[in-house]
Amino acid sequence: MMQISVPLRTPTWFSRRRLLEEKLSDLHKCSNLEHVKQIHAQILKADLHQDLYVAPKLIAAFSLSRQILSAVNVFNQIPEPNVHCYNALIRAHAQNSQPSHAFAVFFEMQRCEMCPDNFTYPYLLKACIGQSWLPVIQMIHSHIEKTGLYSDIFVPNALIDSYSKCGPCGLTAALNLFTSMEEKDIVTWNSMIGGLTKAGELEKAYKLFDEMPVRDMVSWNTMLDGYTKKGDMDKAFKLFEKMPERNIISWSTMVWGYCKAGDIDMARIMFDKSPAKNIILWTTLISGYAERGLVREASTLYEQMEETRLKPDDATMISILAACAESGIMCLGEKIHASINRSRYKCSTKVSNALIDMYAKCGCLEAAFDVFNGIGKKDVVSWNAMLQGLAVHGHGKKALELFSRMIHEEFEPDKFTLVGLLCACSHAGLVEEGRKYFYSMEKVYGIVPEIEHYGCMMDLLGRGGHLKEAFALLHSMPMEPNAKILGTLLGACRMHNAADLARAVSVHLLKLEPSDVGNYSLLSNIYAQAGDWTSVADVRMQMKRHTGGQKPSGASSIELEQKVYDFTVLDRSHPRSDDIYQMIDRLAHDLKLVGYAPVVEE
DNA sequence: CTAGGGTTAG
Repeated sequence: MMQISVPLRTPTWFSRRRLLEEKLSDLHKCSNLEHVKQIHAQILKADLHQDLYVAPKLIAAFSLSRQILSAVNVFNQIPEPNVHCYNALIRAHAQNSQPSHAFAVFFEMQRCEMCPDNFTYPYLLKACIGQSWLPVIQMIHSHIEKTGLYSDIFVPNALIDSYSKCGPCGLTAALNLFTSMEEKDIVTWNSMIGGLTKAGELEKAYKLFDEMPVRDMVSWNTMLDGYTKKGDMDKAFKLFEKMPERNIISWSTMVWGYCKAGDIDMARIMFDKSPAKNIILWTTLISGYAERGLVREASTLYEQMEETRLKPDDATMISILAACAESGIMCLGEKIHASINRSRYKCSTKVSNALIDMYAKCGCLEAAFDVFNGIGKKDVVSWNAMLQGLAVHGHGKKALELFSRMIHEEFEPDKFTLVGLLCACSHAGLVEEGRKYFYSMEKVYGIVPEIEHYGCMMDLLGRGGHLKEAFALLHSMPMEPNAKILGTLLGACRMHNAADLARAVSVHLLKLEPSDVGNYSLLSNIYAQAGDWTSVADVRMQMKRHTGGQKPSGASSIELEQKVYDFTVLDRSHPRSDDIYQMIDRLAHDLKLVGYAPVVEE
């Protein structure tokens, strides 16, 4: 007789399990950590943690409540995990944005000759999303073709989803697969439309949307999101009006779209009209107000949100803090910091990082440092945010010290670290150090210089007056220079009165960024300094032609009595604009009297 | 399969 080894299932085992049955049925959907911990304790007591029905659910529950280590622990204690256990762990890593761990589990599975099923591949594909791992997706695709798991529509649908979010080549592959599929369900259509809208292919997306046999909420919301992400709020609104029904996602999408399009009043109307409000909807509008520097509105709304029973999560804090950092409204940032401290939940590293960035961008480096020093578990972003904060405020030496500390504490620098470091050198005039870091970064830290690093070098060399070297570097770059690089160089030309070099740069720059007022203004100042008034007049004309009606870019702002005031080049929109310019002229006059020589007179 | 999310050079 053949010997089969199965776990001993005695009557006691069944009764123990039945006792927990009810609690176990939805365990894998539970994200409440306290609840999960409680059930975990009961499972341990009943000695069911190695059971092949219970363990995968437990892994899923730990993953949902963001306890990935506990999930891994559960898995490691299973003597002979089956495919469900492996799938649960792969899914857990995918959900916790650890794609490489997900694949490590998959390879372990192959090593044990465990056969993947129609759940394994979709979970793996999920892990690929956002990673630009086209070859990996192709590898999975060929695995699937070999195993014949195509028949389950779940599998090709997952392929379409991950392919279509993986660049132009991926999108083509997704479209090919989509066309070749004989049977499609609504998820197939929705995934394809989602991929097209994410790639900005709105016309193609709408064509499919129009063709599809049945549409559900997801189809409508996907199209809506596509238009709002493109900034086409007219089309979005028309679609929104045509929707047979709307849910909270539809309303949030509209609020977000109007916020980004700068139509904060419409955003507010949508918010007020939305029949239900969740934390995402609140977060979106508060961030929208904060981004535009509307301190009072943002603060009031934040207080109102605190009065609801809705619990702000990490995304809420991060989103609003980032908006505060962008517009420089520290008072709201501080308010959020205070309510984080008041709540008994400990601040996650991501939120702390957002706090550091907010304080640093608002110019309060002490507060940024306090948060930085108080973080329990720093990550590379914490260091980068602090480093960048020190760098942009001219504390070059302190930034370099912080970098040494970072290396000493065995953190691995990434490309952002190097940007911060080079930026620190440039702002502190440490040309030699900057050169050293730039030319050794690949060898020492394994980071290949990208366009941002070249940008830092343009600034470093340009400021230091090494214009020739900067131009040589520009021509030796392995990538096409962008507007930011050329703008940096133009700024350096201005600093060192290099009108001829400026002329050469501007040809390309004005082609890349024809509607940016700052570039024209910079260029006209350079020509004015050189006394080339013909060129000045020419630049002015070009500017009028290309920027008419466009919003000027680049602004500074100050916060005064709950309102943020923006200052932009050549802006005359303020009602007391004449007074303001008169005051500037008077200040310039007074400065000249005490010996300050402005670079440019007009 | 659909909504908010931390660090990037002028």
